Amino acid sequence: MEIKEQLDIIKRGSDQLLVEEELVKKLKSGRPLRVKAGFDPTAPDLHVGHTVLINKLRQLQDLGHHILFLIGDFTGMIGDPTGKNATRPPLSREQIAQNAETYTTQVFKILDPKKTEVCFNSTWMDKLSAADMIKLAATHTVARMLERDDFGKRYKSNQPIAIHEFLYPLVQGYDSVAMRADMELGGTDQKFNLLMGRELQKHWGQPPQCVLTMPLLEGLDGVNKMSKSLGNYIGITESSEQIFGKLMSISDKLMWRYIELLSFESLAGIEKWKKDVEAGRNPRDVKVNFAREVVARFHDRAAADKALADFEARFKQGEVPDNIPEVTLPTGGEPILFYQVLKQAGLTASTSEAIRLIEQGGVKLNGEKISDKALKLAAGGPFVLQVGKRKFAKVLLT
RNA sequence: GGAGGGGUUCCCGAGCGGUCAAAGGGAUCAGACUGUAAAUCUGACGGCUCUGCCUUCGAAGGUUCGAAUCCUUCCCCCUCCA
Repeated sequence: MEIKEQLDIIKRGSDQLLVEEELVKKLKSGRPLRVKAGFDPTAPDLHVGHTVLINKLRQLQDLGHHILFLIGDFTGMIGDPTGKNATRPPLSREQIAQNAETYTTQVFKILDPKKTEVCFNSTWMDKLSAADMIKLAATHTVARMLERDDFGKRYKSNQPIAIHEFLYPLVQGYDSVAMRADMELGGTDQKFNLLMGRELQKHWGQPPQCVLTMPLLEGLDGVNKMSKSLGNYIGITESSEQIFGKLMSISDKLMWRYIELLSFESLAGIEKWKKDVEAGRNPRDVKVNFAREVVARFHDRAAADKALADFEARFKQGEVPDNIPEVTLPTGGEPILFYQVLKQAGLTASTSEAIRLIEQGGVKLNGEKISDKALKLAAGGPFVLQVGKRKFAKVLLT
């Protein structure tokens, strides 16, 4: 394939490519490039935000390059301070190993396992002595570290920065040295860390890696980046109904951003959708198509169609979805208070919340709105409980 | 090491002896409206065996009839000086 074509594929949807001329030179050599991408093993569940980057890795893989999938088990013990205003609690080795396992099984839904090398940075970091660590730390100054946006912000706003947090970018950069990376991918927020790799490689006499940053996908709230800890994410292992539903709940404005970063539709195709909506087509229809595409990717076509059918049934006709969790609760022979059932079925976090929701008319029993908070249920069932629009449970009282 | 400022409910932030489960905003949740959208409006927003009771204002003690508010010690954060 022509260099130009390769470059176009590599750059599509990306944020920045540094430094393009260097990459061209590397591509011209014709050898498979060693492409590094690092993942923090703190979050065991991948969400669709991660897939923006993983899809890009897949494309590089298809172009014949060698993917080095780095699991930051060592850095995970530091905790990446990016975007955090507080120090993260360190993880234990066991937790990290477990998370890493979950990670790879999920990633191979997209990447070809045969063409992917999974690495752990503890492999080389564990061998580094304290003296080596100091040498590594000596390569950069505090002022340089404070150039990183979030460090700078925290410093200015009198937020604490622990010393070890400064080590994170250094270790990540050193990984590139140890892995002899030709190129590293990361989110735009990783730019500082990615560039650190270049500098350290130069320091160690290696040609510096190229850096490709990918845009960060906003979470369902449309404000913060998608992240598990903020609870605004769509996990790729979630059920087809959940993925579909969550995608449908995003705003019309945000929808385009999601489509841009997640859809495999051609740019021309997306442009046409936009024109259609401008011409009066209901944005909902575009969203439905897009949601089906994504569900089909992580499940299959049939699941996508079913998710759509369920969705329509539930929200157009107000029906109860098919697969709702079933719970069996013991009554001890006595009728139990309805709000207790709500709590015990896991639909509300506390009995106070259950009572509140009943008072506010947000609770249904077998499709009937319940307003009597003193209602008791005798053994029997199954009772279909609904809280709000999307929480359901089928309860059997024994 | 010295001087000063500060730690309040998920977050920001007011309160500075009783009327404080603690103003206001954000986030969240429910209802109305809808396209399970957004925006908007309404309500809720520590827990419980719920017209009452219990636990919360960095931690532990103390003063008081009564403390988030006063005192003591400790822990932590920030600023300036060394």
